[in-house]
Amino acid sequence: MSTVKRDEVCEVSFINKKKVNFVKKRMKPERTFQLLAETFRVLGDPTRAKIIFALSQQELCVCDIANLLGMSKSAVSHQLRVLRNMRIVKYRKEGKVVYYSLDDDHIKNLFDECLNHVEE
Amino acid sequence: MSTVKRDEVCEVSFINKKKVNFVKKRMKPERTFQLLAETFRVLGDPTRAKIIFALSQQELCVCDIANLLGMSKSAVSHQLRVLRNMRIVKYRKEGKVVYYSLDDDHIKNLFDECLNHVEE
DNA sequence: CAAATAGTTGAACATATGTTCAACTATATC
DNA sequence: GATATAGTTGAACATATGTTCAACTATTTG
Repeated sequence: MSTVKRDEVCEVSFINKKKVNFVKKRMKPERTFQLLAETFRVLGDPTRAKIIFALSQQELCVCDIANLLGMSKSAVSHQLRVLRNMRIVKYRKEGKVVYYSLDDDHIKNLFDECLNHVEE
Repeated sequence: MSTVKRDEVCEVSFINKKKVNFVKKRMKPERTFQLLAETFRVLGDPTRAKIIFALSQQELCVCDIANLLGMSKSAVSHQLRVLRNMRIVKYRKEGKVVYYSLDDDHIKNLFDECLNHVEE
């Protein structure tokens, strides 16, 4: 073996092979962790958190959300697209106006659980 | 008024002032949304999601986590610091070895709820 | 049909974030 | 005390992300 010390995948023998194998067997597939992280990541931005909260209270159009948050319509629209892509919000068109609302109770539950956590 | 069209804070009259005020009254303080987003953001990375899941199954040292995830100790340690700062994991020292475990059931519940969501 | 308005979009920009690398500390062992 | 190992840390780097800006579409109204 070379004498070069490299900080790569813990070349060292396992500290506790049993424990590692125990967890390895229970580990979820890569795809699950990707989805999990993606879901949390979308909620993990203050602007999107505000939008989600606002829509949990009331169906709103883009302009109203922009007013509420003191942001540009463009910025809000970009974020709404992210939420749309993740199926977190849905929308309906009424003339020129596009009304957004939450698509999924699941997300609202998740959101509320975290809200209790940080508000306690 | 100038004729220049600028895409700033929706200068346009409100679409529905009543709705906006309704939500404005119920709106949480800025700080709450910051905390909320910060909490979600920490969970919103695949590496950290894996670490949290692993620690929900078994107390592990840094080297074992690195082995499990196929990552460098350094990368894992950096992420553990993030989780430590958010009080999501705690640790105990035993000689040279540092054992990490989840600090808070609250986070595990949040995590599991999202896991059900993406696994269904 | 022209003007106004709600909303969307892509490019540009600044900032945030995750991993690597190298150097470091602390503990155990020879 | 020298060496090896577990873990941490800061800087550097590449990439991801959020907002702005300007241009665009679509719908309504004069």
